[in-house]
Amino acid sequence: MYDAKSEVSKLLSKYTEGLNEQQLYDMLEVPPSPEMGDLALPCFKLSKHLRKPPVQIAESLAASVPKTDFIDKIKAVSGYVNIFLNRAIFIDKLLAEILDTGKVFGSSDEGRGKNIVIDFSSPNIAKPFHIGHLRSTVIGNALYRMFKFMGYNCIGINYLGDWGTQFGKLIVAYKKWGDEDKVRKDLVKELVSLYVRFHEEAESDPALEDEARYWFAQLEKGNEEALALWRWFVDISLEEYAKIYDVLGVKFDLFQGEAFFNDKMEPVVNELKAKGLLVESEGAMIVDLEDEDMPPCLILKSDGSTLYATRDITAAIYRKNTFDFYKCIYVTGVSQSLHFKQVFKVIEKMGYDWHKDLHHVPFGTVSIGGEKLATRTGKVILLEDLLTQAISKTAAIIEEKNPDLPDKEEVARQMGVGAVIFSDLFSNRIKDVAFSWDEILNFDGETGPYVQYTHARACSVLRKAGDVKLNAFDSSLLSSDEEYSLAKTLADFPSKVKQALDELEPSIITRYLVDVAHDFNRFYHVHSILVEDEVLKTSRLALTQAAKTVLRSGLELIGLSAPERV
RNA sequence: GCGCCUGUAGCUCAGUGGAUAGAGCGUUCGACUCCGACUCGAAAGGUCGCAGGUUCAACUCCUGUCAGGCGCACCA
Repeated sequence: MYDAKSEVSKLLSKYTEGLNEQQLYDMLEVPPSPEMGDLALPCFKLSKHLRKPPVQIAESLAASVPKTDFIDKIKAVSGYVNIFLNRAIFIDKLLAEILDTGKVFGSSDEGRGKNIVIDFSSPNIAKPFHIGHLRSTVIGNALYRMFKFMGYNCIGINYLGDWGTQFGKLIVAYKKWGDEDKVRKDLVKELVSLYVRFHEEAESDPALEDEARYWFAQLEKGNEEALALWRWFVDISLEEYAKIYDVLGVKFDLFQGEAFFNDKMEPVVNELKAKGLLVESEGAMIVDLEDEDMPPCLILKSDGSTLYATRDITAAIYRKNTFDFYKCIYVTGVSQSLHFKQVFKVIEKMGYDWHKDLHHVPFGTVSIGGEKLATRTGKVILLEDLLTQAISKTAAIIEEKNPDLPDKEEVARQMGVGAVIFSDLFSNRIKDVAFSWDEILNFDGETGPYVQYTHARACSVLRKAGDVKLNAFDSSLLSSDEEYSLAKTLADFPSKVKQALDELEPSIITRYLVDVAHDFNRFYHVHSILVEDEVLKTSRLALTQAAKTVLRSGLELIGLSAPERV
């Protein structure tokens, strides 16, 4: 691919003593404003070695470097060497590449033969899927698609919360007050109300807690009645989650919950013991991490039963053995940061050098009205309700603006869901979010529908143009500020994808898409595309096609659909 | 108490040690006989939490401090 920066650093290296190409490449930066040029070399650092003031260095450099075909102008400005690229050549190479590579523009095969395990979404069985679970789902899904784009083989795992004492409670509640038909009809909603009723009744009747413990113990022992009910609860929940994942367009390669590891933890505990890491403390078995300035990692409760960390360590080892991952990524709330630090450290202490391939990808907390979400207090917004609202709002807009649109329902779903996902992936993931209906259902400005609309508009122009041989474009006709600015933004796509993956930060793509959409809309507004002049029309169509390609790829990377008509 | 994270425009947020700190929303003003106006342009709006320090250069790095969030032993 054409990289103007490396061309420029190659050229400059011939005129700068003691600086090689790579050093220059790293020093080159993009000026704050396009009138200053396309690339700039700050000369302040060179001042010491060359024993000359930066202003002088810049000036002599600007004077000595000859103009080449790909550079239009070199100007020294207060210590910077500002470089203006030849617009036609830049656009020519860029468009040729995008038209040629199409939807694989920006992708690579750097991940060939490498497995990435991504643990995401992971809701708790028999609990409603609320907006708190959305973030893990949507961030994990975006990372999955981004890694895949770079040629990695991804294994998306839904690590369901499908085990624990709450199942004892649920079994008791169902046996006492449950009604099979009701559960079949209302699914998780009914399970939740059984769960809530259990807590209400347990306040006046503490014996219920004992019963729940009894039934969970039965479950762990493999009692058939208990197991059958548990399986049923899991199936009901999965059925309901499947609908949500379907609406969101999210897929998993594996549903492998906590229960899967029940019979796999004992060998790991023994291994910890054998490696001398397990010590007794206050009745429990722990791995001491004081030398790492961390609280201890609890492995076994005083009654001998296992904990969260036990299961996660076991799961990590299992995944390494099964998938031999290049990276294993956990997408969970920031509140679990310490937990993962401890788990990773224990794995390091066990002598596994792949501990460095484990990555926790934390995200900020969702609150509503200043309070944290909580199923028990009813402080939740069900994802189903949110998606329904977003979709019906989009449907209403389509009905008003474009009632003849074919496939209206599907487009409404794509854009409504798109708005929700986009807004979740817009800020840096570490930021806390205060949920607001107004904000999430506002489709103006930097939103998913804005980008989707822009993409559809590009599609519309191309459709209207009919059959045009885009390769016959003439880049010298695309030298206006709007066209050049759009081209430069499009050229950034590959490096943005790379950066987003380096930082495991999908929001880099999300915000980049807004830039592309904005640049395209400005170009579209200032210049007519479907003009009489055939060559000019072809050239602008080629640029439109390039923008469409990047918008579509970017939208798909963050898990949005890119409908051709909206 | 200790640890981690976050403090940038009225609000929501960007911002690789470099030039005049940028978007969107909201406000005000403007642009449709036109390829889709869910669009585009402009104005107003900032002691980058505060105080030191490092540097030719700090929103960015370091130290301290204040405010908020999240953790810190038998929940996950």
